[in-house]
Amino acid sequence: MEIENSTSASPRKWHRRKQARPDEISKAALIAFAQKGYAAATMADIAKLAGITKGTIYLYFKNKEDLFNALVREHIVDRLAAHFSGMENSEDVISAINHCFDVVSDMALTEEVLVLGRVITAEARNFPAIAQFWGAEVIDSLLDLVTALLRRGGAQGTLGAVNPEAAARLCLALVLQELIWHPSFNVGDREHSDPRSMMELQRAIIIQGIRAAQVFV
Amino acid sequence: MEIENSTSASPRKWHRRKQARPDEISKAALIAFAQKGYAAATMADIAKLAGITKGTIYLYFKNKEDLFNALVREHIVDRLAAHFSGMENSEDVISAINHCFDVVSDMALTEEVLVLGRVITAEARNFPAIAQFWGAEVIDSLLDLVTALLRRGGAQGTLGAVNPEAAARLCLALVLQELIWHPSFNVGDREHSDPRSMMELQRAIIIQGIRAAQVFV
Amino acid sequence: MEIENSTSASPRKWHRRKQARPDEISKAALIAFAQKGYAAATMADIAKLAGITKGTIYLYFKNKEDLFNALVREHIVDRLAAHFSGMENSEDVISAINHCFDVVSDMALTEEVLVLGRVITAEARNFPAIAQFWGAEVIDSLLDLVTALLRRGGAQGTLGAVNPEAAARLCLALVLQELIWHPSFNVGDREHSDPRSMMELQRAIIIQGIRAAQVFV
Amino acid sequence: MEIENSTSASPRKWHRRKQARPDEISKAALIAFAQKGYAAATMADIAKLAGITKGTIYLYFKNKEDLFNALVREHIVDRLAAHFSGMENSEDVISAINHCFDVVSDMALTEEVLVLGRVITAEARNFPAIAQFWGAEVIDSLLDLVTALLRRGGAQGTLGAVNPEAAARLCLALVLQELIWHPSFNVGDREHSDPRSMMELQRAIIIQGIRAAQVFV
DNA sequence: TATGAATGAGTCTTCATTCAT
DNA sequence: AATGAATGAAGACTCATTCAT
Repeated sequence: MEIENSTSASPRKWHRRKQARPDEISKAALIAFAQKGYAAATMADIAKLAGITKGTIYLYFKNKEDLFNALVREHIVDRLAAHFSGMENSEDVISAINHCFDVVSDMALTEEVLVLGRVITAEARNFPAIAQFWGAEVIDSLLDLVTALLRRGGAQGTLGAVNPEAAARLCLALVLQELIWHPSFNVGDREHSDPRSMMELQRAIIIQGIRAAQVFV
Repeated sequence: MEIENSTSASPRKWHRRKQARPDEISKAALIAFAQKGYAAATMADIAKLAGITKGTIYLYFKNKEDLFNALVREHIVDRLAAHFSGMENSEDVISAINHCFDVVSDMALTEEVLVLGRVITAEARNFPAIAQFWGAEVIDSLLDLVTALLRRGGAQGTLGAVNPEAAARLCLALVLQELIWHPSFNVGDREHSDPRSMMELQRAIIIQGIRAAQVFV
Repeated sequence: MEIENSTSASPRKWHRRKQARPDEISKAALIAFAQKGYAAATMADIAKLAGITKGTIYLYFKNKEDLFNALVREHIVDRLAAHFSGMENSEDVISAINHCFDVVSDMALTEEVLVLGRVITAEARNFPAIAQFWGAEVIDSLLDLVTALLRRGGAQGTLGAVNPEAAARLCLALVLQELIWHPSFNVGDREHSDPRSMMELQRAIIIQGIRAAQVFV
Repeated sequence: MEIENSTSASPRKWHRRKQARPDEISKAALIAFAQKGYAAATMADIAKLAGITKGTIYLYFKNKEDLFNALVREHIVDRLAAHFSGMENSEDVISAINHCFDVVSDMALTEEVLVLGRVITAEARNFPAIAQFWGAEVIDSLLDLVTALLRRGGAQGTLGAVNPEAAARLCLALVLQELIWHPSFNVGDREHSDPRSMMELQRAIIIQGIRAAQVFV
């Protein structure tokens, strides 16, 4: 979380490392976007953080947007895809939902996802392609998955008769708050003791609420 | 310089302008920030929306940041202060919490608050003063209020023994999702039927969950 | 022909002159393009020559290409359009052609036309829109006009039976040489005594040649 | 580093490379300059066309300008020198002039010369040395040659009494149009049927005109 | 009070050139 | 001899801000 300027002791003007560069750059970009947002982070900021010059970035990424997209793909799309497969057919609804929570909160508590989510949330309107992708691939697919599970649970009688869509979005909201609260506004003394355990407490409340629900669709 | 408004004969009607001008500007600014975010919205955009020229904005606001600050003050700070007073001492915890929800969701479903919240969330780091304010005055004060209520409810036995902080944050999360989801990502068929009724469904789940809670601090 | 830097004694940071600016800028642009060509002339060059800053140019012209197009329109298209009207129907072919020569050589000996022609000739490939415009509006329309006259002259027997297209292009070539030779390469002692009288001598040769022609279509 | 060419068994065949490399590069450069002009053609373009990397170019040419100079030297300077020798003393003026036309139009219709001529014409000001050379060695020497021939023809009575300089430049203009018109602006239906035959038609007109000339110096 | 012409620092991006390997 | 990663100095264009009017 500390910005580590890797130029510090560069003995040579440059150093051959085709392999490492793109990673260094995307790491730097993530930090820069986290600190300033997409629009306000400059290529110069990113380069400085990566310990290189602006021009070098363009050897590996077509432009700023491409660099941002690469981050989204690397940290979100690919990871999400890896985790969810065939889960919506699971019969044990409660444990499937719990698994869902586990996976998503593992991801959402990742610094990378938090940062990207925050940036996208705020600046998506300026980058329709990214917004579209995030909306469809991330939000909708999660929502669909959880909604399907809740509906099945309701049908089975395992869960109360909640409106599945409302409940699904409540689950996601639980994750999203992290995105908003995580490291931005703990300027005062409020510092969330432990995000993970807090999430678990909240999850319990929701599951409890769903189980006991008298709320009809 | 203005041709007199033909609807009425009130003499020197345009003196009203002096007061109206800053309001027109901040209305325009809100729209511009909503459409493009803070960084991407230009003073020219704002001026155009307000039907004036760039220079005029600087007669009423020191600079872009000042203009944004004014919006935050007008739409969030002042309104919040008006609504919550002496509420944390209320004895009827459940209805106090419900009132809380009502007030906050009234606010959060306001276009103005949504916009500002979103922008702050994303670009707060570029405006430490605003971030500080938003964190302390908005987030923390709400959190403190709800936490206090929940704690009293737990002590009274009116509510289950939830961790009051976790539950409080869950309540806020419910509101925050609105901020994030409102009009950005409805790309697919997901289009929140009715934000307010959805919120009520969710609120019911949470209250249910809290009531039934066996989750100990 | 001397580059006159109009900033010399600017007593104020800037000066209101909406009317004069665009002209000053296009004058400066013409000089810059003449000195360096389209690609190599920078907006900073142009601004400096105009005694203003880069940003100001963009108040009057959308971008570099727009600025160049404006020059072409102003100095070539509009002028050409003004001169030729109904000429291709003239019965006195010889004098029509002579008039043609007069008009075109008046224009072609203008510093502005020479510069623009030269730049377009060389860099048109990189700016297809400009090339298209110049090709169709300037070259083709002249060629068509002269060809028509020559054809009629041949039919009348007033002129020899030359291939009208070849001859038309020869006439234009006469003009084009000016474009290439005018002030670029007189680095040595060759300095065309007087372009206009030289052109007249050449025109006489061509007309002579056409009159006496045995060359059949 | 090269896999041996399978067509022959000649040992160490690639030693040929040492000589071939610069030629490959200049061929590539010519294509690149032809397509984009001097300024817009990049070293990367050239390298790609040559099938090598940018760095390699600098083993053979000091820089971009040097590479361009080499092209001019190779295609224009050397060839010109080879063709014209002792011709200005020829007694049969008409056929000498015709020979002149042949040689020059052979050269001018060469893709290489067209390209270089066009580039020089446009961007000469950025390369004073080249402009100087082109002006003195190419233009002036041709002009001098033709002028001398025409003057002698006039003195002999073989040709009419034209102004020899004007006529000489008219001859060159005929060639120059090719340089300008060749592949840039054939936008409409104008597409020079056959440049060579067109040139011959035009040449006939000029010679006709010179022969019949009553135009006195 | 309002204008709008002008500024100039700053942004993304390109590209000739260098140089360790 | 050849590579190709890296540089850094531009270049076109934008925009918050100023200020004479």
